[in-house]
Amino acid sequence: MKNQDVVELLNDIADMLEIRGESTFRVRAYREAARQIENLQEDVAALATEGKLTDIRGIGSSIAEKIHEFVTTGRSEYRENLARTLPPGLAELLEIPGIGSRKALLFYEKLGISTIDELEQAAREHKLQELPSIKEKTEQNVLEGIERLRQKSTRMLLGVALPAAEEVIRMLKQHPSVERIEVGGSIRRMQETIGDIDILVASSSPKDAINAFTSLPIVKAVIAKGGTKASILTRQDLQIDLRVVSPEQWGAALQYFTGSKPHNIQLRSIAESRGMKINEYGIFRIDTGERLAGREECDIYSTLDMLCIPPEIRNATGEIEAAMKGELPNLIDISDIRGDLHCHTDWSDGANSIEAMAEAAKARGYEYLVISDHSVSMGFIHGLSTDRVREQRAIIDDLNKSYKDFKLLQGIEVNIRGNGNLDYPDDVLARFDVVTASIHSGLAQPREQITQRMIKAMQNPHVDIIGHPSGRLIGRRDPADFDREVVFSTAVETGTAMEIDSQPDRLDLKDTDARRAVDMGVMVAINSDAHTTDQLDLIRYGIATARRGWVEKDDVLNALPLEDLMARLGKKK
DNA sequence: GCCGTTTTCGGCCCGACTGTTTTCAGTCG
Repeated sequence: MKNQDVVELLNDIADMLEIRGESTFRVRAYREAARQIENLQEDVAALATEGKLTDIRGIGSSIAEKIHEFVTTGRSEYRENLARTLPPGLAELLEIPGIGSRKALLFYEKLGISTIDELEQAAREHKLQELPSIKEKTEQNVLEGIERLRQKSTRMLLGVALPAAEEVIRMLKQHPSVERIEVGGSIRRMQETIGDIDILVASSSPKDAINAFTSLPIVKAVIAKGGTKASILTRQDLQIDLRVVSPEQWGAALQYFTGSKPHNIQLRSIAESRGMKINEYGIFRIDTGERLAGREECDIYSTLDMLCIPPEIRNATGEIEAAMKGELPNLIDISDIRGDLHCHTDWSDGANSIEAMAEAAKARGYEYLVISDHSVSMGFIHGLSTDRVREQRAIIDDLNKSYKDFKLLQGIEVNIRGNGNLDYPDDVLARFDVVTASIHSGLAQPREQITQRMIKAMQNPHVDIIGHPSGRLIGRRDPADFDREVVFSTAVETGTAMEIDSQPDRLDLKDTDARRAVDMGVMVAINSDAHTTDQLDLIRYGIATARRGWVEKDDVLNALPLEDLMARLGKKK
């Protein structure tokens, strides 16, 4: 039983309660409980056994009981009973933009509609117009909503959304009506996947700014357009939302527009308990209506006597409490990074030469770069034979003679085989400056087996780092089910670092795992895993993931200067 | 359904846009 199973249970129940038109607060309670468990560091089944579920904020006796039943029996009578009162699939109607619980229930009760296909057919046959308060426009919107849902299908990777947003910002910035502009929403929080692209503009002539936005050359359709906000669909079918505020409201709007939603809810509750009110226009005293702040974002936080919270950690998982105590983490910054410990060259599956990668690293101000091509069992991508390891070493040594204030290190991304053995004998591993051990196959092994496999690799005295530990590919391949507790504590014992791989479809360790790891004292290595010179820049996504995981400079192996790094790597052996 | 430096009952973040309504409900973020 995984935490994620319980999250699904609670969200399922919330969906069904919502459709049945139950109190929104009851629905919200289930969703909040699901969210808390999603962010939970511990194993929810263990907490249930110990009777500690109600220690979790947002979980009271009623939800605790349902979770307990579910983790002990694998079933939930409550969910099954609810499901019996509703046709399966009705919840999918809620996925359609513009359809909420009221309309879904209306369609089901009056027309017997319970699937998206049935709804589409009814709309095409104009049957929806027979309902009260539904006219032609709504019917059209239903069809368009279904169309949009089908095109959207999956969330996009941050690595796709962020460059797209930056492109729009580049174009809009040139317009005279645009005074300040920044990306907001989940992109500003650097969440690993993104639904919509949110952009905020400060302008004294909002109409002009909105018109500039809706007439950008990339616009395929205008979804909504008002005096202060608009939504467009781009030619690539990305939805982009723009909000325009006056320059005096910039800070409050940026705060509001960045979210996350639970973070803002918590913040507003705190404001209310102090006789203040926050909205996107500022922070106000409730009694007099006096505006206390709003021009700059951090002023909102300081008005509430807390430190300014970095966007990446605005998730209502303890950051507000920390900010009130003045104890926010000093998050790792990209400028703290001294070098990259994981990249590939044309010696295995990379595109560029060792020298080109070194030049690119130098151009980025790095002190060192670790060349870590694939090992011998990755034959299909030219994994290095023992002979080629020796040849590569000679080339690296030679190049180093010409560098000043920069050092090229020879590493390896050694494959962890199915039984936990590594691809080279110890005497070969001993020749590398840095050894990263990674699992590339057998990711679906049972928990016990894959955990033992990782432990065995970490116990090898030459292994410095475990590469992309879970092996997940976002949206394409599930993470390995290794025991986080056991693996992270073994990492501490053996002095092995865990990688945060920066490839946008990996981001592995993920944010919550990274937070748990550094909490337990694990060092992390934030690496690009670049296969081209340009990809060295992907490290910004790994940095973002680390920041979301509350990782500080002292937790990061490659924030160390070269000398300290080498001393640290030498210590394990 | 949860929760409590006013509270064990009565609240629960807040505002814009849309469509269908002459004053508001539904939906979204």
